[in-house]
Amino acid sequence: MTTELKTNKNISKVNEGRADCTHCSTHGQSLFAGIPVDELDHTHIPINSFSFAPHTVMHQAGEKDAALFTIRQGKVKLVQHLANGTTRTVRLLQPGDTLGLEAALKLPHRHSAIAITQVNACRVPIETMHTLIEKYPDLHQQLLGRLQQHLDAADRFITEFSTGSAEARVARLLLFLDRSNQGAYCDLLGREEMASILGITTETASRIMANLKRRKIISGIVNKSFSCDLAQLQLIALDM
Amino acid sequence: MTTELKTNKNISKVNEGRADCTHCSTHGQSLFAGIPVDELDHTHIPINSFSFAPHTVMHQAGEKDAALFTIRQGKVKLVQHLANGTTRTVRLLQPGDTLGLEAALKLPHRHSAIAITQVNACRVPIETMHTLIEKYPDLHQQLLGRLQQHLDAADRFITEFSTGSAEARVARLLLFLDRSNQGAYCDLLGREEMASILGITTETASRIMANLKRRKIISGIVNKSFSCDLAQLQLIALDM
DNA sequence: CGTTAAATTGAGATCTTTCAACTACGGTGG
DNA sequence: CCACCGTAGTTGAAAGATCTCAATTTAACG
Repeated sequence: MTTELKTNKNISKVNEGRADCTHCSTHGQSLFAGIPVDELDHTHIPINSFSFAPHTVMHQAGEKDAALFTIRQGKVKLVQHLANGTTRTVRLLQPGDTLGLEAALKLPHRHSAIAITQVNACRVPIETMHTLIEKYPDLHQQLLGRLQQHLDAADRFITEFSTGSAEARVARLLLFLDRSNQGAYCDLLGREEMASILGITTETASRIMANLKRRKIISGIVNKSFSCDLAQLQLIALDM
Repeated sequence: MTTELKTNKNISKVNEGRADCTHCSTHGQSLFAGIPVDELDHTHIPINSFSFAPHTVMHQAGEKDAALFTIRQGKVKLVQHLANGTTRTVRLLQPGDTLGLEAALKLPHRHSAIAITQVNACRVPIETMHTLIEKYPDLHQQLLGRLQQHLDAADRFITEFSTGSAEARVARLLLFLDRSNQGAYCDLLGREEMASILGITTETASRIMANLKRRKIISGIVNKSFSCDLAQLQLIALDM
């Protein structure tokens, strides 16, 4: 368990051992932003770093876990399964986001978490959380904040990604992705991913993307990353 | 402030004075379920009961409040305003639900809250919350639970009310309402409300409802309440 | 009983899906 | 190094769903 193959690319989930909070680039925006790093680096606090290959299932809906994750790198989607077998993406998590907060409530996972890209994440056992909360009561507020952050994200999925014409939804998603990785900005999302987020078919997603390219609203497609005409996108995003 | 006209029906918001937690029917499922009622009935804890007329705005998006509400009676919708002026309902709150949790995080309201029906709710100042939390630390867990409850509701809006054909969405909404007021079950929701929840137009909502009635899947429409063929609805809810 | 808001309905325009075919790309193995 | 293969993306055409706009009916209420 502690020792897994660390460099084998065929292994979808790899325990990379003790996390190095001191040098973590996302610490400032992490769940533990308010806690001194040397506290976190105490060896008795077992926060391990994990790596997940693309498409890996990080946890299944219905399961319980005794830990939550802080995403350090990569994109994760939370999907929910409908009664009829289809699935819908309900959240898109990025570096700094927290995954599996249900654990803090001792509840089973509401959704399946799937790594979209290569993902690096820190595993935080809930016992560790509780220990830290006793020492730093503000953490409780942090937890509430994280939950609220998920709530805001969910609301965005309703109002921006599930409302209006397919084109408007695509535009809003692109704007959202752009705001996340500002400046040089990645496509990353396959048409199928986009479709699952926006509640449309992959064909429609493809058609709209192709059309945006033709209209030069999206350009410079190189190696999955590209730039876009923000003003135009914002205009399209207003359509209903 | 303390004394407003108590019986004037033209007043949309009425302070009914000190809440009577001891005899409250929804106490068992309220935010304070874990707290002895005599504690709540201490006169120094200012929990007041309010009454809101239908269509009253209980709070506006963007505003801050120093209190949250527990709904005792009636239905409340949370709506979000899109950039283009349209609005979308993102939550439907019922007796037992908590309203305005953002206050506990000192954040402005994410949505506007609007009473759909006549609403009775208890106003809980956050200072009161904090006082109680010190005495009953479990309340913190309750708060997290309430937030999670909202999250579950939001996810339902995404997967059930924003996915699939309009007919399937209507069916799922009816099933949801039925589960809430089990047995004798109310329509309550106008076509416009339904449309705003489901991301469709009022005309489509109307057409589908009319069709369901014609097919006898909904029947016995008397005074806004009616019964429905659950099995049939469940079947329709599976459509994509 | 008149007035007003809500619900219903029709018909055509528009959008999205469906299904099927085709293309581009990346990796594999010969 | 190139042919082959599988996946993901693209495209077309027709069917189906939803929206729009406008007219009509119904219900609610003073």
